[in-house]
This record gives sequence, structure tokens and C-alpha cells, in this order.
Amino acid sequence: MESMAVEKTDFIRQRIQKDLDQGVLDSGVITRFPPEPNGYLHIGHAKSICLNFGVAKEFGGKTFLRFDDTNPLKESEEYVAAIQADIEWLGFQWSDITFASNHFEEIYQYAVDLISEGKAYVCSLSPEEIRVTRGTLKEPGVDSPFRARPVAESIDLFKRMRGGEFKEGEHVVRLKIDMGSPNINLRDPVIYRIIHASHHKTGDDWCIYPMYDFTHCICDALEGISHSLCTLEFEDHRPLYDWVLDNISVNYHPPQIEFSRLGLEYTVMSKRLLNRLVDEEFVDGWNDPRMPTVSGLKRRGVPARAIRDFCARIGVTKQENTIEMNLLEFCIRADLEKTAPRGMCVIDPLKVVVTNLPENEIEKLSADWHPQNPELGAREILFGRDLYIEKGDFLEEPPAKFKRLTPGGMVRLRYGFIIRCDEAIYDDSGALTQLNCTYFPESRSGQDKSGLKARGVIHWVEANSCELVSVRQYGRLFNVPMPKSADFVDHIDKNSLTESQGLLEKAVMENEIDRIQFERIGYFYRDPDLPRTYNKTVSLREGF
RNA sequence: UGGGGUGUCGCCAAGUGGUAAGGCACCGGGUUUUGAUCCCGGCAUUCGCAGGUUCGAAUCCUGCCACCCCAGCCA
Repeated sequence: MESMAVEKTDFIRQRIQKDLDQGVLDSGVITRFPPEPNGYLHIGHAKSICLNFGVAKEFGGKTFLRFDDTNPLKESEEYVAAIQADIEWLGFQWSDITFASNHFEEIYQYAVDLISEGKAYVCSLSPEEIRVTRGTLKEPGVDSPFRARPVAESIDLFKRMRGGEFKEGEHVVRLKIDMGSPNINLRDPVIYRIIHASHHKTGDDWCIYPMYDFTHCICDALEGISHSLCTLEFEDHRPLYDWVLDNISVNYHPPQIEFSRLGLEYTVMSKRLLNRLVDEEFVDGWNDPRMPTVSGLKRRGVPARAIRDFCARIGVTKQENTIEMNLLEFCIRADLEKTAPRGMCVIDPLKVVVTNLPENEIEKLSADWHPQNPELGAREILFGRDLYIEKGDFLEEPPAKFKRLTPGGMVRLRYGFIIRCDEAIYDDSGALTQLNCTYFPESRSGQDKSGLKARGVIHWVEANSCELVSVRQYGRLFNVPMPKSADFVDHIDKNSLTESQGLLEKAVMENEIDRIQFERIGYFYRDPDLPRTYNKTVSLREGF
């Protein structure tokens, strides 16, 4: 089933194997995928999902889907539903869904404990004052005047914060670590703030919310996570992660291991930027086929298996990386090549009249759905006097090695007969409007007795039986390989969507095929919402 | 001369002291009723740079250089 996946071994798997070998894992491998429900998942998340779920599966463990919902201002139920759907679509199963908010009471209690032990305090500096006294990258910070606040007073204040007595910004709880630390995260980090907003899970139960650094490690510990995998930017937070777990009464302490995020050429991967693309309507929603979101890739027609294969091929390291788009496209083609039925669709039509075939006479042809996989069966194709071929498949003055139709030249119509072009007809403005051709009955596909030699093979459709469809072709969203967040809007390719009409072979529509290769063009996906619309997933490789 | 990371082929990535895997891309050639697929073959005397240790170094040591991350009451 997953035979396509490459052999995976990376520093994280090696580490886990080592832990297993040394018997330090009491409950086996337990990982978690911890998205904040404040946006849709993208292919970068897919990398993390493949890692977390993949590793657990490989080592016989389990994975929790944990929503990191500590900021009610940004999070919503819409996102938790979408995230679940995307993960399932990607083909992974969690053992449980948890929410950081499930643990709010315990987290609160740990904060109370820390205050009681003099390891945390309620700080009543304004946000601005906290910022200023934090120091800079080179200069140490200075202690808050509230650092020495009596324990009892902090406890009292914290309880009243919870009770809703204060406005946002009036007080926060801070850890008492070291304002002189070269690691800014250790300069008395804020762990609780007041937010008077309804939470999508806890409603109005709380008006104080714990911050990520305090919450995440506690949840990992409470859930017995064996390996807490996250991205590189959290490396500086690890000392804080460890400090918290070392200073509260939990007796379990998972290791945090960081890996590099996925970079992909010609797109952006931050939620903030993706959000702007949607909000400012550069794209048509989160699931626009040009988006690197899971839902966008899905709507584009990318199979989940191709995404998994891609994630397996890019590996997991600590190196910054920007993967070329051609690797993703390779993975998509590799999957679709084996699985997608073939069909014919003419996108830029040129009329062809087969002059030696009587009006209303129809020849029935048979064509396999797949050249290498007979099990997919075959369909019937009609051949008549009026046909359409691709404009680009005829050239008055062909270059050397042109393998298509030319004046007086012969080509085979895929699955059909060889035809010869006898005459090209132009309208008053000099535009080519029609080709008159002769077909050779003896050259019928599969039983050719004509002895004729065609220049090449082109796709076509029969004029009276084909279906008119809408074809959407997508280019890169950006015209530079690595858009910078500062000016990414300036590099958006405004012409990344091309919509045109296509003439589609009848059988493709009748059989309601979702993923189809339009021969000689590319792989297409029948849009799930728009009728008679096909989205181009990826082009075929062009060999010349 | 704040701290934390990373540097192996155009893009990824193995390699963990014994003499540079693999994939994508690219370039040749073969098959082919998709200029697709498929199949063969080519593609780093060299591992950011400079020294050093060693019989032997991408792997150890020293010193440089480059790039990324951190100063949210975001995650």
C-alpha cells in the first residue's frame, strides 16, 4: 500500500529508537500534533503530521490530536472542525482528541503552587513597562518592582484575577527566573494574562488564560508524551519548557526535540500571510487550489498519498530548507500516473472535417482507461465526420521533429485512425478555422493494416458527442521562488488562474471520474462544488 | 565578542575516524498509438573557509566566515 514511501530514518527516529533500546519509555511512544485552532492546516503542518503520526505508528505507539487553545481571541470552532477533517483526509488517526483547555484547572493550580513557593508572582506593570524592563538582545532586563511582592498578596491578586475583578492588562503572572539571562525567554516570562473573551470550549468559565510556554509543557507531561516534537523557533524556549517541568510537582518530563519547518518554492507558509491572501481576496478562500493548504491541495486534486510520499522524501533535519516545487509535482505525478484513468479533452479547439466519412456515420472505437492497467477496463469512443483537435497540434510551417499535423502530413488520432490533412481553411481575417482531412479506414487503432506511417499521435474529440466543460489551470501563486513577508504582495502572480472551456470526451463525464489524466495535457480533478469544472492538478512532464 | 541553531552536488539528504548512499532536477541513449510512463547510462577527487591531530578526517581539535531564530500580556 505504502510501497512508494522511501525508507525513513532521521535524527528523531534514531533518538526514539535509542530511547526504546535503553528502555526509558515506560508507556511506549506517545506523540502529539498540537495545532492552534486559528487557521487552516498547510503542507508544512502535513510534514509535522506525517512525522508525529508516522513515528508513533512505526514504533507501535499512539498520537494525540491536541488543540493548543489558550488564546480565545484568535481561535474558533470552525478551525477545530477543519483541522480534524484535514488530518483525517491526510490518512491519519489520532488515539484521542485533547484540548489544552481541558487542563485549565490543573494548569491554574500549578501556577498557584509556583506563586506559593515564591517562584512566580503577580506583576502589575503595564505591557509597555514590561517590554521596556525586559532589556534587549544585548542588555539584561531589570527586575520588576513586583518581583518582591509578598506571596500572600500575589496569591490574593491571582485569585481575584480569576474572579474577574480586573481589566485586561492590569496584572499578569510571571515566573521568577532571571532578568539577566542571555535567553530572553527566561527573563521572568509571563505565564498568565487577563482576557475577557469567551472561549470556544470553556465559554466564560475563565477570564485568565495561560500562555503557550506554561501550557504546552504541562500538557505534554499530563498526557505522558514521550517525545515532544516541534519546530526550530522553539529551540530557545526549551530551557523554559524544562524549567517549568522541573519546578512543578509533575513527575514526568518529556524531551522537546526540534526540527526545521518546511519551505516550499513559489508559495508562502505562514498562517499570517495565508490569511492575508484570503482576506484581501488574492485567492478564493482557504481551499483555493493555488493555496498550499491541505484543503487547497485537496481541491486541486492532489492525492493524500502524494503528500505523504512528499513528506517522506523531504526528510526531517534541523537544516533550513526550501524544497523545489518540482519535487512535489513529481510525487503527485508518480501517484496519478499509476492510478488515474485517461481521457481526452480539447482545450483550444480547431475543427477537423473528415471529408471521406459520410455525414451522420459514426465509427465506434474502444479505448483502455489506462495503458498499463487493464483492470480499469475500457470505454467506447465515437468517431465521426466532425472532430476537434488542439489548435497547437497543427502547424502550417512545422519545425524539424514536429510530431503533429502539418499540411499534407499524417497523424494518428489517439485510439482512432490515421488522418491526412488535405486543406486548411481560413476566414476573412486570415484566422485558421478548419482543417479538411482524409481518414484511412485500414488504420484503425489496434488493427492497423494500412502500412501508413504517422508523424505522431494527437488527442481529439468527436464534435457532436463531446461535453462542454470548464477547465481551470493554475500557475504559481508567486513569481519569485522565495517571497519575503515584507513585500510578498508585490510578487503575487495576478494571472495564476486561467479558466477556459474544454471539449471533453463523453465517457469521462458519464463515468463521473474524479481524477483523470487528459492525455498529453495533465492530470485534472473534477471540482467537488462547481458543476462541469475540472481543476488542473499538475501538467504532464514535457519531454522536448 | 547577548543567546540559541545550521553549514555535504542546482534543491533535498545519508554519512557518527577508514577513504562521499539515495531522491528530485539536469544531460545522453533505448522502448512507446500520451513529445507521458517505463528502461539504461552520466552527474561532488570533494564535504562553508583556514590551520592542526592521525597511517587515514565530511566525521576529532583550533580559529574564522555565512545564514536562520529570539526583545507578544501570539503560538
